[in-house]
Amino acid sequence: LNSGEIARMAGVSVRTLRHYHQVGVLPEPARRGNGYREYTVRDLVLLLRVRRLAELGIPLEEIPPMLAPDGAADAVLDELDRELAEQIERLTARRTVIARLRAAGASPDTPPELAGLLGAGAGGGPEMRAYDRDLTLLLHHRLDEPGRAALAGLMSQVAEPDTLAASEELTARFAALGPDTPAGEIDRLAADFHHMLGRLSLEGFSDIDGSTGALLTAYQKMVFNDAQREFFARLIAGPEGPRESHR
Amino acid sequence: LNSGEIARMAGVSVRTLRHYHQVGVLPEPARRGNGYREYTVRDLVLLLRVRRLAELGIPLEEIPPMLAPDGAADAVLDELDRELAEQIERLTARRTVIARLRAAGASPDTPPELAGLLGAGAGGGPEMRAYDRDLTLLLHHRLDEPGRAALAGLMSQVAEPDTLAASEELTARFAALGPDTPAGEIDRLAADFHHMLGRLSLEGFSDIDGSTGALLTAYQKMVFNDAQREFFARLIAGPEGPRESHR
DNA sequence: TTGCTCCTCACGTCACGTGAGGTGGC
DNA sequence: TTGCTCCTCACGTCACGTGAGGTGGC
Repeated sequence: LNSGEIARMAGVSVRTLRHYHQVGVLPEPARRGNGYREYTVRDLVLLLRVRRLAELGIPLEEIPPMLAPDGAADAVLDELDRELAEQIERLTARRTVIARLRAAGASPDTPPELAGLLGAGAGGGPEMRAYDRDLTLLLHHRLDEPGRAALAGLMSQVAEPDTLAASEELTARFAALGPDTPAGEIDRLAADFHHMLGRLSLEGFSDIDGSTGALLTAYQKMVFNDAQREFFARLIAGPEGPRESHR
Repeated sequence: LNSGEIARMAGVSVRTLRHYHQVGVLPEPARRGNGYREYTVRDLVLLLRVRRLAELGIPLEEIPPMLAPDGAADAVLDELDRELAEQIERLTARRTVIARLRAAGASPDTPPELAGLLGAGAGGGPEMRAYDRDLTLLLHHRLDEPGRAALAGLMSQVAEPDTLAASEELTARFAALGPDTPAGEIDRLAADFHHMLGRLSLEGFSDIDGSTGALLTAYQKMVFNDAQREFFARLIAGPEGPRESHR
């Protein structure tokens, strides 16, 4: 049997044969005068046995011991079955995430717990603004489980129809802040924003730690303009804070 | 943010960061005076988004287009979901095969259709002889579906209690054939074997083609001794064949 | 002379892990 | 001076696929 013949019979490529020789799962056969390899039926049988194990997903180097008469095949199969079960679980979990994201129409990098809240058409208008998405992602990543639940709760509150309109209006006004913002608008926006926050339940959000806060602040410093940062300052100072006009 | 800091925050290794720079999913940040990379919160956000997609199983080079504002994320997710479903099917099929092999106690290189027939304790005694296993494997591999069904049918006939005892006795006598075999034993064994074959239904086995027959013959030439090959000759010649003693 | 098969290197794949060897920072 | 972090190569992983370049066989 030539290389090509045995390969065709076993349904593998000639390169696969060579690889099996290299790693030692199949012995090098004798050569003919012209250097051609000459395989026997025994090689074919061995190749078929090797292939069957390889197709089960057994690593090549574990195959020779398994084919030996005293091979501890059971232990390997046990282990393999556990790994397969694990892999299937992981893949199934991925499909679940994908299904949730698609159902919500959310972008695929959305945390699945927030899909449906960050999705197109949910809170934030037809397309969420990039900084809102980023800040939410960042916050979500830093929170622990109860904190994430609180975040999801907050977002679903904002997504409610009556709150949604108000939120979108405030968001649009915030986005419009800039060098040309009329005097007084920052104060009014801060007051209106404060008013809306008062109508929301903010349970579970007192525990944002210092480093997380620093991250959020650093982000805001990078992406917001002077007026927008001024707005945050007013918001934090509270409705009783100083009222001097921006710029 | 230093390399180590951003890596720790995102739950990846520093090497992963470097790799992401190399393949371009994460831009190289600015350097400090000492050559250290200085990451920003924006890099962290991007890294978190990349990680989320990578964990879904999306290849790194497909990630940047997906994160772009106009990214055709849906098509990629569709494709990915199909691949995941396919993979899960394949893995599940493997587990099914493993379960069948284990239930039968068969060696892991057994064709699953024959598990339970080639298993320990089934036809062939506590441990099937290597050449019987090899010949069965070879034949099974060369047969088409109906042929395989016929083979399985034949093996289950042999595995029936009444036939099993007779089969094991004949098999043992065959294995014992050799230079020291007493005169007449080959003839008697061929006759007894022929008798047993007559009691079995051999439907579907007329269609063994020439090349398959050649393979089986070649195998037999390699592993059987003179007396055993003589036995096959007598068997094929039929009960009316010439009766000259071996050697 | 023309296809076909065979041969031997040897690089590429994918997402990093793992040293190797050397230099700032506290 | 001692750890710790950072840096840049560069090889290894797993099971082969895919040329590159050359030689027998009909």
